[in-house]
Amino acid sequence: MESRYTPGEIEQKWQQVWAEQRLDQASDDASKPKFYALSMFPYPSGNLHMGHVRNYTITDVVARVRRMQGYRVLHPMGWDAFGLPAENAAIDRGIHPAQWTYQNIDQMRVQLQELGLSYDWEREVATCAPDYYRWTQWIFIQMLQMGLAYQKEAAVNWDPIDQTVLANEQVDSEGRSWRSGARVEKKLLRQWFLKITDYAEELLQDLDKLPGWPERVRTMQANWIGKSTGARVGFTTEGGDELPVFTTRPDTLWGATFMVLSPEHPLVETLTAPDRVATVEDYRKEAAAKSEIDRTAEDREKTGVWMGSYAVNPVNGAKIPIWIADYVLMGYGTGAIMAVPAHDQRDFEFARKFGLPVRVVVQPEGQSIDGDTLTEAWPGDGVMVNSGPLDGMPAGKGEGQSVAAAIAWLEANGKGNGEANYRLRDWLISRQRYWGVPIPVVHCPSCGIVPVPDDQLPVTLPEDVEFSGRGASPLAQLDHWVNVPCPSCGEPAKRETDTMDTFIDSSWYFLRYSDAKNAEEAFNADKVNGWMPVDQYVGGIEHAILHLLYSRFLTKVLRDRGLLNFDEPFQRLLTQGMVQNLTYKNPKTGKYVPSDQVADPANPVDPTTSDALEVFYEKMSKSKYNGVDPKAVLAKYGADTARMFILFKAPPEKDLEWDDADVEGQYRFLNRVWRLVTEFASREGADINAALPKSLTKDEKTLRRAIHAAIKDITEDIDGDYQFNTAVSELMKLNNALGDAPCKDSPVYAEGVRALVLLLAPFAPHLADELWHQMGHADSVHLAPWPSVDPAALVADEITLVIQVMGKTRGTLEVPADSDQAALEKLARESDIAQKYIDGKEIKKVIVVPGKLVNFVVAG
RNA sequence: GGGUAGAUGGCGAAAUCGGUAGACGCACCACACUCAAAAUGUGGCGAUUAAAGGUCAUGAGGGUUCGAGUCCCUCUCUACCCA
Repeated sequence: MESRYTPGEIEQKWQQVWAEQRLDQASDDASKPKFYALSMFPYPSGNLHMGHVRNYTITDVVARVRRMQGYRVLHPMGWDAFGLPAENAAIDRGIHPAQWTYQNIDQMRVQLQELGLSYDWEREVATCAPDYYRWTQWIFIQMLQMGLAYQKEAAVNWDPIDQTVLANEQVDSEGRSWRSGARVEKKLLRQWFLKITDYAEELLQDLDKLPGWPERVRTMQANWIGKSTGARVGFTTEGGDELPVFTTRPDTLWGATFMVLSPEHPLVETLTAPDRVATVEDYRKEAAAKSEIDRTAEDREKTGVWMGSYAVNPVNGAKIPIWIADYVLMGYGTGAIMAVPAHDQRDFEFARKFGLPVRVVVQPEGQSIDGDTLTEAWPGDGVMVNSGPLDGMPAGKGEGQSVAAAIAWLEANGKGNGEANYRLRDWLISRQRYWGVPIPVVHCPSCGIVPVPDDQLPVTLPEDVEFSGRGASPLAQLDHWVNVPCPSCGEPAKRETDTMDTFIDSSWYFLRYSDAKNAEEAFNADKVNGWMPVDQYVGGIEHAILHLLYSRFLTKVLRDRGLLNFDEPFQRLLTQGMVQNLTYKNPKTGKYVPSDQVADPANPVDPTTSDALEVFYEKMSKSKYNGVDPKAVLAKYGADTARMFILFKAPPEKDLEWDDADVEGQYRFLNRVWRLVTEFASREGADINAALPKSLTKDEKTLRRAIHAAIKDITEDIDGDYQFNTAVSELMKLNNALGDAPCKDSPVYAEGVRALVLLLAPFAPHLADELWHQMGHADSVHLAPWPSVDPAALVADEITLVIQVMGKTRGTLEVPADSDQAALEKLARESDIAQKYIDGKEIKKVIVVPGKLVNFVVAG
């Protein structure tokens, strides 16, 4: 009787069975090695998109294979549930953010379950739940006590659309907010910061401990930390004020001909001569209106004004003028620079524009440059000149070169010292919004900043909040919430009304999974040390800096607090590629056109303007009308097909182009597997566990070799670099080999069907379990051990010998596998192929590669 | 400008201690089954040559080697990150 593959029924049935049997619960059985598989948890927008499906499928395959390989696996899921969209929904639609968020979570949990992902749902966390953010607050207080959380007044990035401040990491290179896309403004505000800069060096050094991370993510983090080494040099003003600078080229100090301060520098007022006050003030106002990007653009015309005062160059006592200019930023180094126009292009342009002297201190080899005639700065190497003790030295950063010598001289003479400077800034975590973790401190007029005591945590979000629209933080407007007695002295005090950046929530969630229901602690030390670090982390490249850097930072902080014993949270990292789809765009109007409005895909035109459309693959997104809804795909083909397609279509780290025809192809493949296995299982007298006979026929040997080659290759594809695309193609080959096998009654065939279903289990878990049961097994296929390779089965009696003449392949020959070099050469020489090509020619040399080929080198 | 990754049929991609380039799949073509279609099955499918047999072919150009997609040099282009 023929049965049809009905994914809808099968998938629902097995999902239910697995849940009832609690198959995916992480076990604490210490006799098994642990494996922690983790996907980056989603923001609960309410709808799963294809990027999620790809991300979670990859991790799920890893988790399932490791389980079958005998590991105890932790594979949890949760929700990065605080954030602005919930608050905006409240403003737009009058739903409370909590209600909106929990509705979305319920909706998305169902969608995840429909994908057959093997999560331990008993460890689910939501960062917006008080029993989670209680510990986020507790961690904040630890940091406050460690001196790593502090408040300061600073010029910060203000997002005028979202009405909140942002961290540097959350502003892109064009000065736009990562979320709203608005141009950020600079505002002077009192804000909370975390001292990530204390960990800059370790965060940089420990990148070397992460060989399992993609090189590019490590370089991106290293770039972001941006270490530069040089020296701090003690310039002073004529009036005796100290004016230190940081420079990466202290060897060029003798060539400094002026100084430049950032317009925001605290000494600007002191150093401005009375007759220059108006000019300097005007300039400062102008600079304040410009963005950092504009100010530091290299091709921009330099601007600046002289302050009417002078500094003293500590190395030679020279009196040099002090200017202010907007290309110097307060946020980098000391906010003041020494200008060496001969050897720095920006200083050079500035000097030429304002007629300042240019003094050469590095002579390039074989040239003689002169400050008066130079047309651009010489930043390269050469020989030091006009530089007192450095004269004659080779210029450069190497050992025994000018930079090291200059630092040694500065230190010996008390004029400065070697120093490293980092681009990384402290992490600004204040947000003037409601839907986030309240910063658990109270401001008391007499006690100052008082952390909320442990037994009063969590500081919960009040529910009676008006979401009238954008403006000040809703929390600041709630008098009854804000006004509290000081926990320390009991006098009237005020709560902090800022909430935390949601990136803090997601910087420790992977720790909480190890002990998700603990009501006494953030996590038990033994449990967290037992499960961590995450063995395989999977997520998008967009988190290469933000989330991954913050998580590494928090891990190190908690380690230093004695709460855990490892340095790095994520052992291996896989950054999966984007899911792209065909996108239609009108090049004239710049508008995207939905694919269902394109009548003829071969000749796409805009339905309204009839312009020819541009066609290309781009990341799926709503605004480009090129998204494919996972729900529709699941309804039509089932989760197993969707999983197979996503795994097969491209290697995990590469971008994946959606293609309905290829989805169809995977569906056909699963149908072929279905037919092959059900035909076998329903066959009269089929014995799925028949013992292999002592000796095998040639056909049986060939089939068995194919079976064990598949086991070997698939295992290697997964244990190595997660080459799921080739693993799936090996599954197809095995299925083809079984289908073509002439010996379907053989125990070898039974062995092959068994292997096929086992190997398929991590990829198409529902189908595999259904077939496994149809084959007569009582237990789930997911509890069965991963098949092992029989090396004897891989040994072939005959091999294909390639015969080459002058390196060109001329044919092949079947030869006994155990032939030695001499025998191979003899067989090759005597072959028709060789006869034909070397007939009469002199053989100069014969190259024999055992097991592979024979190559004849002939004369002429 | 610097860094990282990459460029292979009509398409997605395989293959790198140098050893039969294009596995596996999609699309396409032919055939079988069918009244017909779908589904399914069988075969074909880099270019060129009427074909056997050749020749050419892994972004471009050079080199090393018996032999190069793979190693070395120069260049072009694409993506991402940083400036």
